[in-house]
Amino acid sequence: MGGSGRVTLNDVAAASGVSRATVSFVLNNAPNQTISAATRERVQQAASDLGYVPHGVARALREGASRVVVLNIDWGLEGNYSRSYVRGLDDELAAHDHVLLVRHGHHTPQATQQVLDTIAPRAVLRFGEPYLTGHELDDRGGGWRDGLAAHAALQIRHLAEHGHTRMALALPDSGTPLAEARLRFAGQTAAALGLAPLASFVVPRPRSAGTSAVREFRAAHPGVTAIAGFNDDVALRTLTTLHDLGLSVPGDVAVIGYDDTEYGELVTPALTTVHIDAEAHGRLAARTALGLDTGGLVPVPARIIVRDSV
Amino acid sequence: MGGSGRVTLNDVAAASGVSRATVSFVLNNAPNQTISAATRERVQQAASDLGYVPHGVARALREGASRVVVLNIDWGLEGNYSRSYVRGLDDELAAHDHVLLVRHGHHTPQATQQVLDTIAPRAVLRFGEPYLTGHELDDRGGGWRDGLAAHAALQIRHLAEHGHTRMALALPDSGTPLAEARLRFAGQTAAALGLAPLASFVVPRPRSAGTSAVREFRAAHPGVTAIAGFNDDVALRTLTTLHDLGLSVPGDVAVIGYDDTEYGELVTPALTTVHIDAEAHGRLAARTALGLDTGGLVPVPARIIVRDSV
DNA sequence: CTGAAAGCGCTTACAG
DNA sequence: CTGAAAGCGCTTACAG
Repeated sequence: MGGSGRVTLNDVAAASGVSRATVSFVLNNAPNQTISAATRERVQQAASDLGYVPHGVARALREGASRVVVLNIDWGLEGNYSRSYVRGLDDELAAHDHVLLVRHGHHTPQATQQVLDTIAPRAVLRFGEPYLTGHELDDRGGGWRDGLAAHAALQIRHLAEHGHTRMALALPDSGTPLAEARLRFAGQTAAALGLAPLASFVVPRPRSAGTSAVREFRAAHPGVTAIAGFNDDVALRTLTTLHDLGLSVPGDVAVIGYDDTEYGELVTPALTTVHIDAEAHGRLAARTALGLDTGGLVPVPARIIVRDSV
Repeated sequence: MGGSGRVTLNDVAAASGVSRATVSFVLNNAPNQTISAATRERVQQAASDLGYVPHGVARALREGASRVVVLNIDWGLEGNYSRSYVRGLDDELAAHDHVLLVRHGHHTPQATQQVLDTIAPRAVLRFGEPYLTGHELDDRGGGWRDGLAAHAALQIRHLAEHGHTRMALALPDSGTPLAEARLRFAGQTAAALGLAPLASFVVPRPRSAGTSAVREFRAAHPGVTAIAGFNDDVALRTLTTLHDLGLSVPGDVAVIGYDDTEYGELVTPALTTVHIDAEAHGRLAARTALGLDTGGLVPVPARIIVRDSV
């Protein structure tokens, strides 16, 4: 062993009496190589005896990419979607001997380039991108089976099943590209169900501004009896403003959330919401990034968490 | 330039008519090297003309570590502490030409070893560790100036200033090593202020279990008039249980949160809480990881966000 | 069936 | 003041 700490291929080669190349072939199960069983055995034994583990940086230099996948995510890991997605991504990557590393915050293209230049990751993923387009799961058209469209529809349908015919989508004030898609899918669902055209409004911060916005919206759309939140945060803020306006939920107006955060259970009335298990989405993203087969991945369908706000 | 995309040191050397070594010296401002101003100029011009950017993987192989710092963090980025900490860490690292990458979830030592072997990061940090010990900022003894102890004390003091003399600390059910420290610091503060010994209890999930726990605690400690939450989540859950028990806040009992999440504003009564700006802690962690001077970092003191629950 | 050699892109003693 | 050379640890054509 080379004096310092690290056990290298050289050490394994020396210990097993073969060349570095042979060790590499054995350890990587190189195809088209016919190495005697005895030699393989000897090499593997030596490697494990010495506790050899390949140096990823050297390998990355040679192969052109490290066994790392980087995930860019704007900020927190609020709802169940992002948490389960990250979990699935992480697990699947680990199963294929790769490591997931995430970057938080808004990043410039230069910053992303810096990451590329610094560690040459196998891939850099942008959170939510496939979900938005719905192209994943071989389910074109916005993911009407297991994607955004399906989940948007589930939310609207739950309201319809409770007798509501006039609804609105409550949006966050930070404009997100997802808002437009959600509005479209929810609107299509309402149309398909023969409901009134879907309205929408923004719930700004802070609390007082949200209250004004909701008051104005109610005045302009007195017929609306149910509000679908773009996410649980908006739904929770809507619940708050309704409370401040002296309205009762679900008596005066029903509210449903989206993407199940842990705070939904804590308010009164507790928030009914859409629970999305995105672990399969995460695994799929992992396999796609690695250029692997994506078949046989069965996503768990989204479901409604029934509480008291609808 | 080498045919494919990447511009290497070789290309810059060729373009400026010097050796690779010279280019490296110029670009890294190598000390003890006296290279003519004209040559430096020529090299720098060529580098920028070609858009040369050093290949981090090669550099990492050579230097033994990549310009990456990995942060392990159990799960989300809930409160203001973790968000501001990550922001400060990220910014400071970027200022020193390093990249922050985070890993979420619980990780085994082997998994961490894999990260080390894969990208040879300059350092791997465990979120919250310095905060817990309070060793940062040269402020021993649990961080009574800008650390955990100071923040624990601030919370208790706020309650005391509102006339409360019997208090309890509400804890999460997931045991955290921080709980013990918080309890100790808060208890010491109560003692120093001449208050009754600090009680404590756990607020389990789900909502109904929390309610039972709080009911029992109230029965056992009828004199307690104020509850300090271990974090905003616990405080919010306490608020909920109090509501379910038909108690009014702050009339019957006051509640104060810790580490300002965005949901505190949304409940009724809105949650008074401790706001911790940990950007300086993040910057400090960055400088420490890089072996840099840590002087001159002035943390913003924590402060109380006064709302309606105390 | 196995080994010697080249090369991924960089930095840094070591010579001149 | 500047260049030739070695080497970080690995993989993979290419010879035997």
